[in-house]
Amino acid sequence: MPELPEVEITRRGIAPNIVGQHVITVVARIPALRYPLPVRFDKLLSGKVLRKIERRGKYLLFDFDTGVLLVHLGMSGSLRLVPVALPAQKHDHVDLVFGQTILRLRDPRRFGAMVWIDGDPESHPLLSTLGIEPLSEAFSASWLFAITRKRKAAIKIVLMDSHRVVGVGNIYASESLFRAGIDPRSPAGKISLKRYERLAPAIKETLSLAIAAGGSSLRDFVHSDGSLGYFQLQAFVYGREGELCRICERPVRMIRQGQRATFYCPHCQR
DNA sequence: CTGGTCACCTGGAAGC
DNA sequence: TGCTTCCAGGTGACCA
Repeated sequence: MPELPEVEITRRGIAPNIVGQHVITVVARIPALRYPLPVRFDKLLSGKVLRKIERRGKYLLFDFDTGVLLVHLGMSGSLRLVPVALPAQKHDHVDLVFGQTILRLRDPRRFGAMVWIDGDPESHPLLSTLGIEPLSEAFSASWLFAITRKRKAAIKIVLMDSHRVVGVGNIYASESLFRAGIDPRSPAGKISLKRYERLAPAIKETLSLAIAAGGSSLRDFVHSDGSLGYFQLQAFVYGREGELCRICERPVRMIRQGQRATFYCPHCQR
C-alpha cells in the first residue's frame, strides 16, 4: 500500500508518540516476513529507547542506541498506534509495546520486512544500493538526463528502479508522467533535457502534494491512528482505464510494463 | 552493466 | 452460491 508519501506520513504520524520512549516488550507472532524477523527480537529491544525515526526511500529506520530497526511495509503493510488492550487481529504480526501504546505492524501479504542493523546503516546491503531521494536537491532534470543517456528502458521503468531513484512507485510514476506530459513508454535515453525539466518538478510536486494532503490517493491507505486516507488527491490516470482524461476528455489507456499496470493519456502524453 | 522475468503471499473483485 | 481467474501500493534474485 505504501509509496514514499505514505511511508513519510506514517513516520510523521507515529514519531511524536513513541520517540523518546523505551520498548517494554516485543511480540512477534510469525517467524518471518520477507526476511526472518530479528532473533530474540524481544530481548533485542526490551528496555531500549527509541531515539528517532528516519526514512530512506520506502524504508523506515527506527534508531535505538544499540542499532537500527529497519522496517519496510511492502505492498500491504501498515503501522498503527493502538492501545495496549486492543487484541491483535489476523495479519497483525508484530507489536512493539511502548508503555500504554503499541506500535502494531499489520501486513497481510507479508512482503514487508523488519531487519536489525547493528553496524552502519548506510553500508547495509538493503540501503547501500538505494538511489537518490526524489525530494532532494540532487534529484534534478540534469541528473535525470545524465543517468539516462543511452538507456533504452522505458522512462516509467527507470523511475521505478529504486537503485536509481527511491520512493517512486507504480501510482506516482504514472501520475508524475501524466503531469509532465510524457509517454511512459518513451525510452529514457531519448528524452530531452527540456522534457526532464518538466518531469523532475512533476515528480517532486506529485510526491509533495500527496504528503501535504496527509492522506493519499491510495484506496485503502491506513493512517497510524487507524483512520483511512482522504482521497483528496484525485488521480489523473491511475486506475482510470477507459475513463475520460481530466484534461482532454479522451479515454485513459492501460498497458503493462514490467508486469505492472501503467495508465496514461495517449493524447496528453507524448 | 542492461533489460527482462520470476518469486514471494493473501484477499478482494470479477467472471462464469 | 460457489468455483476459478485475475489483480494489487515492492523489490531482490536470477538469466541471457
